[in-house]
Amino acid sequence: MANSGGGAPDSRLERRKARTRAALIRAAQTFIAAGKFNVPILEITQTADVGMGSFYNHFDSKEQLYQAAFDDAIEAHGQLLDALTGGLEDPAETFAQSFRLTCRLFRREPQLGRVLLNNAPSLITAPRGLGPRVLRDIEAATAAGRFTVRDPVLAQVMTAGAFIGLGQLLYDRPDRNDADDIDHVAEDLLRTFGVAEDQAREICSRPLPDLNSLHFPLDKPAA
Amino acid sequence: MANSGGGAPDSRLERRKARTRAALIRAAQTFIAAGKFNVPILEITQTADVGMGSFYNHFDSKEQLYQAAFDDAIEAHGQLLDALTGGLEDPAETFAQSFRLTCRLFRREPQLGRVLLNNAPSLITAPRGLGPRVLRDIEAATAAGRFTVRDPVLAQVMTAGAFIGLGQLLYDRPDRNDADDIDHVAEDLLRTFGVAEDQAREICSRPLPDLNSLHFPLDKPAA
DNA sequence: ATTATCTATAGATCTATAGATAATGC
DNA sequence: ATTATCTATAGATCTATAGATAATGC
Repeated sequence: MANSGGGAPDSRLERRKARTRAALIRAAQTFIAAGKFNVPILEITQTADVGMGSFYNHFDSKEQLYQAAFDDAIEAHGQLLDALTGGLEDPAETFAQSFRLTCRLFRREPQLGRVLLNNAPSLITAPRGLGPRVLRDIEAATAAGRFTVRDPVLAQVMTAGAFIGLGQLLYDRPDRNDADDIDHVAEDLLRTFGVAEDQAREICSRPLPDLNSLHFPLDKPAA
Repeated sequence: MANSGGGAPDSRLERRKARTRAALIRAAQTFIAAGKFNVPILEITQTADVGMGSFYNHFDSKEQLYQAAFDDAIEAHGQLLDALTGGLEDPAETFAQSFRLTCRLFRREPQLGRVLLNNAPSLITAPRGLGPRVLRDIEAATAAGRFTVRDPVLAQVMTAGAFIGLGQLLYDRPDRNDADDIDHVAEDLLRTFGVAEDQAREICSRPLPDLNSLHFPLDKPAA
């Protein structure tokens, strides 16, 4: 029962096992991102470069693997958000910053973005990932008097919806300037939540931290 | 080559054929709504109460049937919108009315709503259905000076996102009051698009036409 | 010695069609 | 006579496992 927590695997055997599992999840995410939901298990294991039988060492069914792959994507997304929302003082800016940075992932990490989009419904009300953090930020901004929203849950749902709509738009229209679109929508959201127009514009034109310094779990695994 | 248009079938034979096709599409929509995408064809035909072989008289593959089922849902939705946006003078009200009525479909026509949600990504930028109509309304309201939006496409995407987010919320939390939530979000959208706060509130509290008088193609087929 | 992986395959499941039956048209 | 549907099934495909092999631990 060694290493039951979430820490780094402690033995070489466990690291090997974790690598196989990660390869399967990564392969599944490739298919989810491509919208392929009923790929034969054999094809998945071949994509993962793993023997057919290994699949059943880790998952009981394809559905279980797909669920794990989605959870992993959500978790990666959550880690991204955590890395982003650093020591900002104004909760309105925290909200805007998170949104602006998160949406930039559609073009920078297309696979992760597509996995999220292809599970759009569960993304909105899932108890993990995007939703709870957004809600927390909105409530903090409301408590601080920066936002005036009637119902934080509705604000959260509008934010998630804007995220999904924007992601879809950026994939369908590669010609669009993602930074411009994202910052405009972020500004609209701030205004909707009660921030004055000029302030909203200023907040959403502030420089963002360098995205290259971030570690994206999905597309850049430990070498 | 009789009856190649979209009109009513002219012979009894064609009506029978159309009925079989409709039964298959309806069955497929039931499964899509339930999130079941890899159901055996046999199970679909059994649900449709139709012989296995009949399937291939109408569709070459399950994917083709599912696509047709989604197109049908989108078309039903479009007809609904057309029936709703009658002779309103203020384009801002047309927009609000369409949104408020359309969102009410999540609780009134759950199956149709879920089919749309389970195809959320393609719903946003699809060249048919929700998107183009919303865009048209937004552009009309902008031209009339009722809306002041920088980019109608972004406004359309935010509207679609709000629609999807709201739908998901209403399904996940049956305890929420759908009318209140919908009207609040509609009001927020109007404000976002440049309508004054008090006016937005007034527009979104106006009475709506009776939904019972509408014909919903999906759930109430010709008896 | 133990644990995970791999290869190969039996058995289950699904697809697509052939041939028979029923409904409609003339 | 024609057209659509139905029943039954051959052949293809997929799943899940058994048994063999390779890697790690001690």
